[in-house]
Amino acid sequence: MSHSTNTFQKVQGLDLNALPKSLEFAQVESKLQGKWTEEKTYQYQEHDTRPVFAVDTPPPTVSGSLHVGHIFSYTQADILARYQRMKGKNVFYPMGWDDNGLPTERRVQNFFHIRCDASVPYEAGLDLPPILSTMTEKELEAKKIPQRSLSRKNFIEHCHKLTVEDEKLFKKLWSDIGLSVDWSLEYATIDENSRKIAQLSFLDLFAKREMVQVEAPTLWDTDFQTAGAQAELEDREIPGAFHDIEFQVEGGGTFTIATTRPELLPACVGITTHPDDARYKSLIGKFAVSPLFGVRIPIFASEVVNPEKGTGILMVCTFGDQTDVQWWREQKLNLRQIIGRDGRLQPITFGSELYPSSDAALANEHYQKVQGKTVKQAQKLMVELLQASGAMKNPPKPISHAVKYYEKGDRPVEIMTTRQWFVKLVDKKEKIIEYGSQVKWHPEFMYSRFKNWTENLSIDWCVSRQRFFGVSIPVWYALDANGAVDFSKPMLPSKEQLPVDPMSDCPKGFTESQRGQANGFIGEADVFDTWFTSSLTPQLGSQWELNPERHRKIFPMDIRPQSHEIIRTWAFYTIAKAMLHEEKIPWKHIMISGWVLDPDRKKMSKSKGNVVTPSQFIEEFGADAVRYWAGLARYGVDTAFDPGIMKIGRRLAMKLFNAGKFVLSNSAEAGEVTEPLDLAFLEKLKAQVGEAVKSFESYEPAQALMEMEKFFWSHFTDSYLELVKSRTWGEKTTADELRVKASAVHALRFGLKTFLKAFAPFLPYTTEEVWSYAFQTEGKSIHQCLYPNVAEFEVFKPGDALVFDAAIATLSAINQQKTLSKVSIARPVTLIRLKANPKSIESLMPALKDVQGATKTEKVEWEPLGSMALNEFSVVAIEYGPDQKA
RNA sequence: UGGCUCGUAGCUCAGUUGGUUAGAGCGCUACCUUGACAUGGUAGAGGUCGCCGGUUCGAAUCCAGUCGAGCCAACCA
Repeated sequence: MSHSTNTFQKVQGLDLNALPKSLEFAQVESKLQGKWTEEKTYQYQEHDTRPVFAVDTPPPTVSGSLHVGHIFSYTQADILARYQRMKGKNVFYPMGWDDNGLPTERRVQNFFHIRCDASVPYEAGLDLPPILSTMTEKELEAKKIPQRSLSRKNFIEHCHKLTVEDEKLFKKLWSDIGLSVDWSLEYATIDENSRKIAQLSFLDLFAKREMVQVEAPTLWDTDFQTAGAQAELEDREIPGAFHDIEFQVEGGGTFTIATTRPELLPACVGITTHPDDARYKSLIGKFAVSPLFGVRIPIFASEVVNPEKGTGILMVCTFGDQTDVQWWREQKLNLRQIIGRDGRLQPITFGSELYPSSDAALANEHYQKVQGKTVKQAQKLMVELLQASGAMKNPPKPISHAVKYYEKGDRPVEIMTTRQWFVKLVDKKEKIIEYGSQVKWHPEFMYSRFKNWTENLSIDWCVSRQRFFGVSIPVWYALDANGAVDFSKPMLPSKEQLPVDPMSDCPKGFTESQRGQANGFIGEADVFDTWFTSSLTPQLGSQWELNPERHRKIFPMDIRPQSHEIIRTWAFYTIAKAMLHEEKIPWKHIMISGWVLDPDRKKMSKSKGNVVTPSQFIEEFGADAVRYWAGLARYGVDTAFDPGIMKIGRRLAMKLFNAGKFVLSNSAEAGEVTEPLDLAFLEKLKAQVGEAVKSFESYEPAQALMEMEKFFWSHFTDSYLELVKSRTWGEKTTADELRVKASAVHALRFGLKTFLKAFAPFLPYTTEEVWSYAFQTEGKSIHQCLYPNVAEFEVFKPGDALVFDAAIATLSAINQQKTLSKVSIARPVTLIRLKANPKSIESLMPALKDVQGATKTEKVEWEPLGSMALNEFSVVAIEYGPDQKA
């Protein structure tokens, strides 16, 4: 094998004076962003035959605020994508915007101070300014200005208007932080392609009978008046109270139940107790009579009842909680739905078939007091009524209990019976878990969160939402001769028709004039849960049935990066969908990033006011420095926000820039690497490269960064660079001087190249900048080069790493002595006497001249000592030359 | 109540399958302007690895327990 060929190009025409004196991040960032866009550096090559690496990027909810957490997780994904690109993969890295859904509507409502009212007529060209530009939130509140009602169409227009603006902000941030996204693959979950694919998904699931329409008790958010899914619930610990209410027993006797929801007394449909509870055993099978309303209610036994809790006997209402639903189903109880969709108690009449009463007049009088009130108001009034009647046995006992809220909702969820579309998932929990286990989780333990959630799933996925800004459910219903709706036979569009909006498009065989008419049709007004669309992000990217060739190429995708709080939604639904549609997993790997906590280790949240906005830190430290902070965190581990780490990242970028400039400042021609120290350095570097690749391959890029940084600092800038300075710089004339100089120049440049490439996924700006000074000879961006690999080093003769270790140990010993003597490191040494193990001395010999040069040492004497540890050099005596300064 | 994660220097964190004297950076202290970098360099102080047992020649690492922090879920009458 020939090691002698010098393949290294001469650094030509490099005018150091033309290079920037210092690294101006903002300038470099904006210059390189332009360059990358112009040169399409990160473009996915549709017809390329290279292996693909597809990233299932999380489409951010654009209605949310920008915070450092975004940068953190997206940068981690970008680092991985950049590494894969540098492995020669054809990287498919799109960016989507999750712009529809409740969070957006909520934001739009506040931003413009509007609400959607389907009964309001459309006003063409309506373009409202943000309310907050003319009035503060406080003024709005004080003046009690009502929200303006907009037609559905106007409302949706305003949603689009705002999300477009929000997306610009996100796009700016993603560009600034240097995400290597292919912007030609940008999409939104509300755009035409996404609507098409979401509706395709519906048709497929419908055909497979996994998508069903059911009228059943469903989780209901009374604020936004829509159904919700189990995944969107969250527990909140709130104060409540037990109320002891006395019921009469038909045929004599009384008992007392305890409830936290006395307002549901009119909705009471049963009484239950544990079958073995001696206190109440005799009541089972009898009927109770409710106070205030005189309704006859069956008493039944249930093993589920905990005799320890409350009074051991309780009322079953439609519906207080999930257990009520269970009892209602099992016991085939009546359905007394007293809470309306708006969260207020709806009109009912006692004395009717559903609400029989022993004293209907009195019952109605009581109910009149609470009718139309909110749950909270009704509770207060009901307690007063019960106290007045004497049925309230004790004063309310305050407790603190967990209550389910719709995510970000203001009022607890209610359960009410409505007609909704569901995806059947509860019956395939096992299978979903199995599919989830086929995906490689990083870190592995995150799989247990997925498993845990799936095992506990108890309600099918309700995907219909009674909202406006979302993907339409592609269904029409026929009206009969009387104009009544027949929900049992929905009419579906064909695949070719998609996307459809059933509120404006007609089903086949009908005309628009038949909408709402007898024997005509109506369109489904509901839209999909946003997760219904975003659980298809891999298919949105691959185009699924719309582009089978691309789908084959990139599905399943390679990796899904996401954070852990949406394992139960995004990861779960995506896995379930891929399974239902194609019996496949959606991606081979899933990488879970941790959270960014505030410096006190509290979760950052808007309400706590501890949210840190990212752009200020990009400005202060530079994008590379912020990326360094994100890149240093291990996956799945929550990280306290710490600008101190960014400072260190900035330092690394600076050092890279300066060291780069220094290495390139030597315009000598590189020659064959012959010197033992140079070869030893390359040997060490080679090992380090091997480690970095290993870390990346095992999804631990933080490890790669940390070790490479350490090596760069301790083995390159602080040592190798110093050791070869005297050999490489300054006047050289003899053939031998020129030869050893050329050897070092080659090693230096090769080393620099390697470091730049190794850091490129982490510090894309700095590395590209320095790269462009000298190495862009093939017109390629550093980000299109191959990541360093061990094989590259085969052009060099094997080196002896011990030479390098001995050299830096000696360098360090002499420097230490100078520090102890409180003299300058630059102070010449006329004579030094060192003691060391003979083996160490032997290792050092080939590099002795370099060490002498770096320490300005004229003469070295040795005391070989077999008892000394290897690689330990200690100064016995030292004589300094004159202080050059003086 | 169950599941998962974490507990290492003042701070932020490494520590790979158990193996010499437990590492890095920041911060702190002292010194040095040395040919790119003072946005730098050289050194120093600082830890009984949460606690208690066990396995082992040997434990920060493995096992059982315990305390503390966090997350997820169950219960929520």
